[in-house]
Amino acid sequence: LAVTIIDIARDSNTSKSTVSRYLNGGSVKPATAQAIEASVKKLNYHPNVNARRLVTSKSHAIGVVLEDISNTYFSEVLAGIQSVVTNSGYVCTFYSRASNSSKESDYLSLFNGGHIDGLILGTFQKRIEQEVAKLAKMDYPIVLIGDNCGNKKIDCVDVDNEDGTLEEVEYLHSMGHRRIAYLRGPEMISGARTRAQGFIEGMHRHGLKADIIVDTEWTVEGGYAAAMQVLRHQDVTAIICSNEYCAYGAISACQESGRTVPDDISIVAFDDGTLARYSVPSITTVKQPFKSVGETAANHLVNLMKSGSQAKTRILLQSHLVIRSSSGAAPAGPR
Amino acid sequence: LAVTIIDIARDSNTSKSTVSRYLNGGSVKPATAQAIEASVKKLNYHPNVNARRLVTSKSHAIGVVLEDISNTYFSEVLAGIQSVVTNSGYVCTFYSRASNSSKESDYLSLFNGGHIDGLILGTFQKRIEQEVAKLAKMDYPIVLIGDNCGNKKIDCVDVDNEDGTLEEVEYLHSMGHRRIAYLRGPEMISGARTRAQGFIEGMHRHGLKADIIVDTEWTVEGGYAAAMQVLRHQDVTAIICSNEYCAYGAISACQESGRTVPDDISIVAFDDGTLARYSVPSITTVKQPFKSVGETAANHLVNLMKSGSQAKTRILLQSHLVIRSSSGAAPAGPR
DNA sequence: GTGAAAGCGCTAACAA
DNA sequence: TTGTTAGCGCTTTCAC
Repeated sequence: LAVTIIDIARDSNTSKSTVSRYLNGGSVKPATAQAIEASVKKLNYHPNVNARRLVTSKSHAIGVVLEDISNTYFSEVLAGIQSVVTNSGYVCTFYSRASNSSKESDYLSLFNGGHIDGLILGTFQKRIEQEVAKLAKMDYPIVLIGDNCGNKKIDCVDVDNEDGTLEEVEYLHSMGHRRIAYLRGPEMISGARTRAQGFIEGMHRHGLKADIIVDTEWTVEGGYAAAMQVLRHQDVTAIICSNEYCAYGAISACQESGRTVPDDISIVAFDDGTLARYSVPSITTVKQPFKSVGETAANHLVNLMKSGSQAKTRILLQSHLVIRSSSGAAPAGPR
Repeated sequence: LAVTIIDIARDSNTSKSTVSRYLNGGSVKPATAQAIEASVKKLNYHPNVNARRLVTSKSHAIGVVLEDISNTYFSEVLAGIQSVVTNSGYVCTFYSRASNSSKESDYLSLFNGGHIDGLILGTFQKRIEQEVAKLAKMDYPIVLIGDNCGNKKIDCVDVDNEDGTLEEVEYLHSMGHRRIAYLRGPEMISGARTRAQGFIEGMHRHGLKADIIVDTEWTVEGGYAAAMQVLRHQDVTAIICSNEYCAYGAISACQESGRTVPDDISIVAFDDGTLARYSVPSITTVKQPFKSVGETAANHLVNLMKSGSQAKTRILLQSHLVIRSSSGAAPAGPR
């Protein structure tokens, strides 16, 4: 039924292998090339990828496993991966982790049956050292997004959470803020700890005490409750929220306790800004380069698949402070 | 290097074909079964998908082509597709249309090389009749998401945009609103027209004039400008925005022209509500069932691939009005 | 219930 | 430069 390389060979008066060679960019006589080209068009020939995959033992497919695909962050990451991978002649097979409570190492088996040539594992959850070790062990082409537990034997791409928060502190300091509180995110999210470190580091650089740190879930309600606690400190003029959602809660808390944002209290958050841009007030955020994370991971993976094992790196991508209307100069005068 | 079916046969003292039969659920003697099972475990055998694909001419992969993957809507759709497809033993290969300005019919060629067994084409843009006809012509397993240009020869899943808007009108009417304006979306988006029809239909049902309809882009700026025009009608008490972003603009416009939302003007929008929930005020929206769209499309495709050609259907999924704080009762008394 | 043999469509030696 | 040949790992008749 399907037209094969043999049909082309017959139609163009050559052999299977010549056709194959031509199709794969080998050198053939111009005349033969034209004849083959003509037959391909005429018979509407399309190479069978699966035969090709079988004989070359390369699937030209990469697997992508992301925590939760309906999340905006991940969809941007996926978009980044997709564009790079396509340009390198790979297809992108998607495996969701949402349903089953599978471990990331379960996906290693995809390398066996010829399913994939490379794998991108993406989560912003904290990883387990053992799991990461398992992933690193076989030395397959794998790139991690997010946490790598400090494992030097596996490639990893992440957002520079510490530096992003550092930038927030710098900004607020430059605006005259001295008493800055921090809403720290859940321990299970790998970035939450790093962000908090950035806060502490930033405060110390300016000789300020990083003593108002309240833990919170990354939810509106959590942010509200945490901010309420923070606001008991009458001298606080700025709150750094480790996440966008809890920033909404923090704003509500400010409003309810009679503080104006940004006149009395400046609020800054950390995230992608899809929401932050449109809220009232719009929220100053550190925008994470999610698409770039995907692109970088994919580029790295493609190199890995081409050149085999390489020195492993951990790439930290710069995020960017976007100043909006939830933050401003510290209120003047003695408090 | 890789362990094959032959290794298993040798190790379990049977033949290639018996192993294959067992692996595919054929009947073998219990003893043989156990022996094979043991060898599989022992040698860590994984069937080679590509050999299997070659010989069965089935890839067990479906292609997914979505307009813009970084868009929240599509990522939910993809999540829906993914979950269904995985449970049916397929993998989901993703092809983005973002980069190249390719036509949807270009992806038909994926059916030739054994790349995919089925295809989901998703866009909320208006489609071209000719293109849809091309897609329908070959009778491949294809499911469209969005517009189908009224073509009865291809399966299609869409959100019931008309009914959703109808529901908005019903709601506003029940809250006492009589002069309701409509911000109509861009002509190129297939849902925009259908939503507008819902508005007109809804107004007519109550004997109301659907005479304040302003066209707008689905942007904050567009919504602002359009709402400003609408607000020249002093008696308008509610604005239906065909999209979430332009609702933000409309709210700004209201505030700037001294109207309070929702006391003076009720605002309702159409979309997924990720943003709407967190804005101040939170926005009443018709929430589209994007995940469900994906699931439905995938289920349909799986059936199509199993049973071959079937009667074609167009499935319209119900959306749902979520009442939030941007809307309320019409202002009392004469205006 | 089982095994031998043929072949899916292709690539990759190798010899010509 | 080209054609012959031998597989890649698997499924699937078809005899036994």
